[in-house]
Amino acid sequence: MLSKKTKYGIKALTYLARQENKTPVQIATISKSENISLKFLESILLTLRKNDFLGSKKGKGGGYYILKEPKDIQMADVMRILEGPISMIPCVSLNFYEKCEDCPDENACAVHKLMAQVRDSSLKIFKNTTLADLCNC
Amino acid sequence: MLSKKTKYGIKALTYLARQENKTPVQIATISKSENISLKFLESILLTLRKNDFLGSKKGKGGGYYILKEPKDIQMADVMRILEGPISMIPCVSLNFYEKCEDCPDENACAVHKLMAQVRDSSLKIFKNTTLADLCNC
DNA sequence: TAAAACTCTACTAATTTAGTAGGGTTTTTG
DNA sequence: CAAAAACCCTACTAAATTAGTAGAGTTTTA
Repeated sequence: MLSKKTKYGIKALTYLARQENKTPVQIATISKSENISLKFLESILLTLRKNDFLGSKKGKGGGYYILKEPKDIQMADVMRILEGPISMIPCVSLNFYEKCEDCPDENACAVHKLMAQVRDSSLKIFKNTTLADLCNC
Repeated sequence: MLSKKTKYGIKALTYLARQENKTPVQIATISKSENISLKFLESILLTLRKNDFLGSKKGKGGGYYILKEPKDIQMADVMRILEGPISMIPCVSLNFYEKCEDCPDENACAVHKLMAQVRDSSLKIFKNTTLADLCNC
């Protein structure tokens, strides 16, 4: 299941990507427009800023803005920051690998085999889809 | 994240699919072989039996056995019974659809667009992969 | 200099997961 | 026919996660 955190994060990113010449947008504006709890959105934007997706400007007229070009922002990176692993099970994760305690032989495991395929196909989509693809800009 | 329920369910199915001429296997045997809590496995097998993947035989020499041919068991059906929706978000689910309360226009939603693609590719794999593919039999 | 806006920490209610516990009922074999 | 083997079912629970809420700062700029 996709968390609301990720869902809201992607919505906020597309909102900001649609802004002309990177004008800063206040949290409250995005919060109202996208029906997201202000404080929750605040923490999500903070995460995105810390991971260099967004910049922020303080003081009057401040807000958040996109740092990179939308076409250079892969959804795979966004997903990994907000949602965590792309795979459904840690033993097939490329970035968040963990061994299953119950499974003696990974290569013989049916679940591993299946989930590796699913990860490959999902990852392909997340890598090939950029923010520009999602916001039509 | 894949639940342990689904993970264990798939493991049990492959175990049973590997049995010669559908000999019933006791829960305790699978539980030990696959390192699964006996009582938890019991409830999973019960679910699979109620959904016509497995049959059971009571009394001495009884146990669970596969009902259909492994090549006729699509992983998509197994996933939907054990895990629930294949999509990451209810608004793109084919079998468990729910509207997002916060989203005024589904077709304009960036998250919807992205997650529909992911569902398509995952579903394709789950439909094209059968139990026979996973257990090499 | 004060309002606007970001930054950070801590807490919490609800939900889900992964079981555990225990008591049945049914079937089959000796 | 009896008793052991095996399935069937209900209810409870600890731990983790999610989706926030609350509130108190700090920084910036008009």
